[in-house]
Amino acid sequence: MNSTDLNELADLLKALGEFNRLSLVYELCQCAKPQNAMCLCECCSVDASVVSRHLKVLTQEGVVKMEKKGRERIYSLNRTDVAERLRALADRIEG
Amino acid sequence: MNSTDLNELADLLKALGEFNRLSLVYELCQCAKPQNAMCLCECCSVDASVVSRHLKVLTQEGVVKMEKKGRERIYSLNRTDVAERLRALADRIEG
DNA sequence: GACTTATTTGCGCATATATGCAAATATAGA
DNA sequence: TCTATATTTGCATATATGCGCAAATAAGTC
Repeated sequence: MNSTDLNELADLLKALGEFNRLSLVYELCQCAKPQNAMCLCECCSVDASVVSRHLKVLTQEGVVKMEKKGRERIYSLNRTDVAERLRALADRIEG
Repeated sequence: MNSTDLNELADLLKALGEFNRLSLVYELCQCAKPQNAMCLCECCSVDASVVSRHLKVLTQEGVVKMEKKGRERIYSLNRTDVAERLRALADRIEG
């Protein structure tokens, strides 16, 4: 694995490795339907602006995808994609 | 999943989500035998003290285990343990 | 004991990151 | 157009983190 790939993987893990962001991911795990940011706000007790920024990080790292719907932004997990990347690391570590 | 478990998982991901620490993990992946810290130093171009601290973090998070051997510290991956934790997250995300 | 090697720890520093608040932007609806 | 709601952005701030260097500690060897 080259340095760039390693860096991207580290960025993914870093994105997931923050309590409130991981809380958002778990919240989205339990949602059958995509959720808007205000709804997601409720799972972590921080300002809406903070949630907005966390969701931006998760989007940039490909953890979630976002769709505009009127004045709302609807978020959902990139389930298989993230799961695959984590399993690839697990496989590598298990050797 | 309760708040404590979520916190522990976040800490694991945070430990893995730093470039030099992830480099150390990948280096250990490729080693059939456990390695001492000085040997691991070579894979990331930072001071020995920095590697020492990174290995301490990885040890605390259960990613690696350490054995004293004379004046050396021998490190090896907790392969199955880490792999299991990552797969559990992957499973949860995939839903 | 003196010396060498391996590792850790204290310290200072620079940068990154998480946060809240207020203001700005966007859009739906009256 | 005016208003309400959803979200983002600018700013300030506090804290965390990664780093190097030098000194301290630990343990093997002469």
